[in-house]
Amino acid sequence: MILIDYKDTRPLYEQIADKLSQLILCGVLSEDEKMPSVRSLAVELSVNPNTIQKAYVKLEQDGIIYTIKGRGNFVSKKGDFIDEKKRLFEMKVKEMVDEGLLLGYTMEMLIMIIKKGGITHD
Amino acid sequence: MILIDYKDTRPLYEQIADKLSQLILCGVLSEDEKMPSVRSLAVELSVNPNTIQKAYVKLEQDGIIYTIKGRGNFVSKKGDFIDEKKRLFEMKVKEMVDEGLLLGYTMEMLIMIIKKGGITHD
Amino acid sequence: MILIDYKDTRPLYEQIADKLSQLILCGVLSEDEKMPSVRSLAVELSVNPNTIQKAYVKLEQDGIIYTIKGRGNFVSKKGDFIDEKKRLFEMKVKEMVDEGLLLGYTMEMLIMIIKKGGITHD
Amino acid sequence: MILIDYKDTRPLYEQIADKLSQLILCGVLSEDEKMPSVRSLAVELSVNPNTIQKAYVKLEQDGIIYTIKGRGNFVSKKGDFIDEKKRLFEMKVKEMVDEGLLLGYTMEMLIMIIKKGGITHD
DNA sequence: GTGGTCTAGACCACT
DNA sequence: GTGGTCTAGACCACG
Repeated sequence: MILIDYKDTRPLYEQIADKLSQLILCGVLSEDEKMPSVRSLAVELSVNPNTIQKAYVKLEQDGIIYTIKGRGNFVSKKGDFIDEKKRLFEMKVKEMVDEGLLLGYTMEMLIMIIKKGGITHD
Repeated sequence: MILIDYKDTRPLYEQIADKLSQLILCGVLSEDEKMPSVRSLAVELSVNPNTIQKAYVKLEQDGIIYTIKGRGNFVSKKGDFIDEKKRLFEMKVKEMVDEGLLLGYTMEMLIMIIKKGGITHD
Repeated sequence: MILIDYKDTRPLYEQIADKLSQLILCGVLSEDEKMPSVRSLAVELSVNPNTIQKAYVKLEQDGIIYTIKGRGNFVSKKGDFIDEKKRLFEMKVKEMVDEGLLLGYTMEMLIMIIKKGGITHD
Repeated sequence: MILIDYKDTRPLYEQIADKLSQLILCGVLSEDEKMPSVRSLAVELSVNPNTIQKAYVKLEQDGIIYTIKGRGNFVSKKGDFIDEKKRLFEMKVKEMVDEGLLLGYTMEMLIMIIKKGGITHD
């Protein structure tokens, strides 16, 4: 379900939160579905439960999941966080376009790259 | 010339290397121009010379500057590193497109965002 | 395990990285085995921990080891770096052959030297 | 005649001494021929005369040239230094063979590489 | 406890 | 004066 890349320099909990976020966005985990428990996921990924806990806290702060004490963590409604995600995404796109122009790409070339890139899946 | 963001969690030397890299790419520092000395830049940014040194080592490893002992650091010819930069950039674009599609954008919408984004300057 | 040659003009960390690289190549340290910790090796060799750290950073950049924060450094899979090593090696051999020819050796003599040389161990 | 590689980390004088040594070995400069004067070579290579001086001192220590005060530097008889050169060369070859075997080459493969390598010229 | 980063201060080689 | 290296000691993030 999730693969940890130990060569990645980012904190583990951030990697895990990102992966979970992706799984939720692409619909593998759907609205109001229960997330795996902190302990079970910790066992599955062979990491410390604290690390999973930290990832869940981050997801909750981002509005992607919500917590019910004694019951577990659940996937939020997409509407609750997707706008924020989109705002951040558009900011990133703008930075990237600037970087591309600095590298000497034209707008047309950037659009070409976009069109090629959209098919990749891993 | 360079502003350090102490809220940024990345290492100082990485921030500094990134900023310098940008200045070189956008032509503020041109080919074979002398970079500020390790010590002068350390004073200017109020950081330890070793931190600047580390940033310069990174830039050298990336082929962006070259070093002459006892004389200083100099900006490399753009041809020497721009291809590698472009390769990395196109990889990043592909990841971003995937993320955008997950967020529910269509190709056409992504291209619209690109077109808007290209004008920003900071 | 490792002897430092203080007559060698190269930086300490480079000597150490080289020696470790050899130990890994010849199988004394095997794939995914844990490297000695930065601090323990620093004590063993009576050098500053930062020097070991620098050696480990170099080995990581060369793809010879990988790092897991908070856990330690581990030997990479040989396939990950052996091809690059071989490319560099063949370049060095070519330079050496040129040098030998300049010194007046014939091809046959070089091959004789090779055959004698292959048995040495230190 | 000589190209300086500023990306080479070795001291300038060592690079220059090496290049001159090569020129002598391959016969471009022949026995008892006068070497270029320190000053003229310094001008030609755009380096400090001290650097050339240091290179000449090294060549003299290695027995490759000899100095006559007030007259200049001259190429030694090959017999005077070639044996030492050969001894050092054979030591380097032995190290290289060991390294090659560690990398998984067989003797036969090393000999093949030798044969391919002998044709290169720069 | 482990690695990652930063600071401070020192000495060396090169120009 | 410039970069390259090393030492010493500190703090932080992660497990």
